[in-house]
Amino acid sequence: MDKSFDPKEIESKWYARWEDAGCFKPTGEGEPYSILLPPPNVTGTLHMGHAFQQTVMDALIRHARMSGKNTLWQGGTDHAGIATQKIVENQLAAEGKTRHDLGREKFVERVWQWKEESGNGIYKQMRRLGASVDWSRERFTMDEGLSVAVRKVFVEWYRAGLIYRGNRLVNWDPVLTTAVSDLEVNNVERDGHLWSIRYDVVDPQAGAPDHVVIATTRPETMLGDVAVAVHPLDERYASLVGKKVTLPLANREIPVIADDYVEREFGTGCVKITPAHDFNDYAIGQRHGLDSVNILTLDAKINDNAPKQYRGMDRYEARKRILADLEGEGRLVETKPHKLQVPVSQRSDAVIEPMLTDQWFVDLTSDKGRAAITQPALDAVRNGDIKFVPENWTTTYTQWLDNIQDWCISRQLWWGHRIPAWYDEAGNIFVGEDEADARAHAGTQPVGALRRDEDVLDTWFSSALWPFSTLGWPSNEPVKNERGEIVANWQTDKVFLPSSVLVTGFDIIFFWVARMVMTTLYFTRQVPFRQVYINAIVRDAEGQKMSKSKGNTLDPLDLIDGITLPALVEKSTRSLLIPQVREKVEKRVRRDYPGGIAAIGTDALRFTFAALASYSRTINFDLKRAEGYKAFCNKLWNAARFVLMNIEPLSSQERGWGEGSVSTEDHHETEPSSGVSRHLLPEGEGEAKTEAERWILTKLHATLAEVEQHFTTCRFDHLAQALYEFVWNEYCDWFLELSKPALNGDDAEAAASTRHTLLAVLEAALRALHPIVPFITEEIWQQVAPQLGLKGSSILERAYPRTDEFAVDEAASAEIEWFKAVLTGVRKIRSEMNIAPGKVIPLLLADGDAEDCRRAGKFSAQIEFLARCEAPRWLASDESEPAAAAAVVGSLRVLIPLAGLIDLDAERTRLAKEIAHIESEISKCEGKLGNANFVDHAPTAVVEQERARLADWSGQLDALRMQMERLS
RNA sequence: GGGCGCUUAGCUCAGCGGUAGAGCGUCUCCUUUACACGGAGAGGGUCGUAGGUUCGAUCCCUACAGCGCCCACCA
Repeated sequence: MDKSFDPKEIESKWYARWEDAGCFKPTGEGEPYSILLPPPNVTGTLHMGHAFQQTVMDALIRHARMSGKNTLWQGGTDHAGIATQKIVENQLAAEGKTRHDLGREKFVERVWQWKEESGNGIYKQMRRLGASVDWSRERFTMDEGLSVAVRKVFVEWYRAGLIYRGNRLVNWDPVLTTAVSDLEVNNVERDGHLWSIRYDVVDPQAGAPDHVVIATTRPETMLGDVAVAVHPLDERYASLVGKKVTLPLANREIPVIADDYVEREFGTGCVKITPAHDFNDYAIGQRHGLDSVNILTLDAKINDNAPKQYRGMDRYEARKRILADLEGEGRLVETKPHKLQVPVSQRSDAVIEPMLTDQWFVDLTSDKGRAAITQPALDAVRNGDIKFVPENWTTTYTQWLDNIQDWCISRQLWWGHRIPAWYDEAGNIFVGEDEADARAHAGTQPVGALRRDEDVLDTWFSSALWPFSTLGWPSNEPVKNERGEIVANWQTDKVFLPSSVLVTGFDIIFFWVARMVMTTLYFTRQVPFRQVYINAIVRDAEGQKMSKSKGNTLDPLDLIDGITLPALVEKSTRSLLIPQVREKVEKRVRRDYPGGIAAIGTDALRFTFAALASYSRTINFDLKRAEGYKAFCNKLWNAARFVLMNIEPLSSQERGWGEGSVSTEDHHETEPSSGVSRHLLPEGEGEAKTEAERWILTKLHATLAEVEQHFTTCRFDHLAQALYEFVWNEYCDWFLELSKPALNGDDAEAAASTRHTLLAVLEAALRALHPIVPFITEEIWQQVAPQLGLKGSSILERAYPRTDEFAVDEAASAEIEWFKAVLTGVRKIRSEMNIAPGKVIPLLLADGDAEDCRRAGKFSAQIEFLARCEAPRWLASDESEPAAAAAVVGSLRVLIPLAGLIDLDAERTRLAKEIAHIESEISKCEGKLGNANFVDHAPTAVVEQERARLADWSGQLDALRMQMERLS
């Protein structure tokens, strides 16, 4: 093995071997365990959020797989309607064309072509991450099988009366010229104005007002006004209700109505009502039986319902003109600045225009829709069939469903699942899986020819079916891909429903999670998943959201492979068009990464994600931290190197992949002592184990218990930390060091036993770590396994380590803890007294009890080796004690004679400090124990513990004081 | 307006009714034969503020302050 580990070299070889050997496919045996990959957009590239999320999923999947479960990680991509269509439209724009120049069929063809060429780039990146997806079952939300599922769901819901078509006010994106759902609209606060406009009353009566002043932030919509509303109890305007006012500019007469939606205190208490262009006004219009006057075209220009002079003008241009005209007529009473919420399309950044259009909806709000779809989705979470982790997301989910609106599922796009509906010439609707089916199920004969609906479905409609459509539903036959390979078979694959855990971001709880629950419950009567783990959002080291325009994004692959500063600068600024932004970003990149980014490798990146994955809502990705975990990988590597260096090479070992047949001999067996060959050891070696071996096995047992727990609660931070501490602070810091005297000592049996334990514990640690750091563990395992006589060809075939493989020995642990205390005491003195680490010092033992005596004898060689001292010697009873520095362990004093080594004053100061510390601890203890309330009320165990502590401290204090006296 | 988080060591974060922890950074010593991507040690916190519950509060409760996110129809 090389002196330090090189991620690049080891990562390049393993993934393809695992994949080629079919390691990621379900075994068909054991309890099913499955995870759905949230299908990335075909347009997507891997970002830090993906990398984090996929690390979590891969860790869970690998753990389940090694635990003997029948494991499926279902992968695939989403057609991402708008996003993908836009990319291809942009390409066309570069050629000076629009999609209309091509026509629908040619355009869609071109999108498919683009999808084929660049669609699966993210898969390559996922492979670099080590994501063990079963690629042979890869699906696409628009592949043939999934299209069948989409049509079936649409048709069934339509026939059940749960999907309807209606002319409704919807959120309209005038740039993309399509409807979008509520969720695809962001409300952004912007500076605007509140304009007050005077409307004159028709035939005013004496003593009553002759005009009203309305306030608006959107004066251009007044051309579509159909009423003015006041509050029913507003005395100022009571006499006007039922009268008419003249709508300026349009010169239409419109009524004054009363509606308690109006806030009397806001503005003048008069509101213009424009049902065709405002959601509230639409509702008022419905209540009062008002007509709607639509004054906008689909690309947000003034239409022919408006006075001539405004027709064809863009909405903002019209606003200016209207304000000017009002001003000219003296009707603009006031203009004042006003902050308002502007609805903005997530996809195009265009300001959304409420627009009256014909659209398709899923009924989620009528009694029927609630009962059939919404309520079951709520109940599944409320009754615990689906659990959110962390739990508090439950509230978010249920509150949204409690206030849900019908889901607008039609989009005026070309790329997507075309709605399976047809119209005859009389406008009758025919819905079916195809035209024939639609006709067959219709109650009436179509009038004239049928014409298919032009619209496509919301992209989330097909992803809502992901949990079961990917498994082959609704076909009873195996589903094949275009190469004729079977990708799913509902009859056999339904065991993977419900999936075990869904790992996803909170931002798509509504878009995706809730809708999967709805569809899956409705069509399969099962929940789609048992658990929803909401992963944190990845931010930069300072907690800032990562964004290209800030220049603080990180490409996971750049962390893995490293990147030079010039390349990073070029990459970060490539897509930025505004010079000022470019400059700012470049500056930042140069500041944050003056030397570029050093390669840390996939394993270190994954370990970092795991270590950061607490239940916190955001995680701040700090490169420094990742470098720390790279060091951990190197530590592990070198520990393995040490172990292998100390094993005598074995003859005729089968090594590596491909040399032997794949053996499953050791796969998931439950035999004790890790199924490890004992050919290195004599029979009955169990009794021959040294104290240190029994101690490290006890530690391993405890660590594995903890790890298992953290897997079930998704606490990857704790999991990573437990393993980190075990490997570094227990195995490397102590066990390897303790093993050195044993390996080099005279006791051949102890040496052999130690070698075996070094290997066995390392091998188990590799297995335990593998779900998080798959590459390095496989690489090392390949070298370690043969030494243990293990036959499998990959660590993937080994069972995840279980606690019961490793015996607990509390007595041995106590022995080693004693040893560690002695050693730590000596080291502390050495360090604080500035005794050169290499200097061999004499060591005397004094006082202590029989246990100390026994232990000192037993650990003599280890103490000598690790403390770099002469063989420890007990102070004879008649021997006069030399002036010495002392470490106190219980009642034992470990003495380092001063002669030539230690400054007497310094030692006194050191002792005084320790004494002061212990005295303060003692006074705390005494304070508690002297408090009758504490002794009476606190649990006995707590009181006892406090007493024990007091005794312990007191003993040490005595020893320290005695030592102090001797030095005086 | 409703909801949900967060506030602990210089930084990033765990923790949790009963001795305040980690990583990184800082300081000291050390190229000791697995590892300087290392070893040995040190320093550093009245756990946002104010009350309350309790024998005991960083942890539970209540208010307050600051920060953040998500939903929502005040023109």
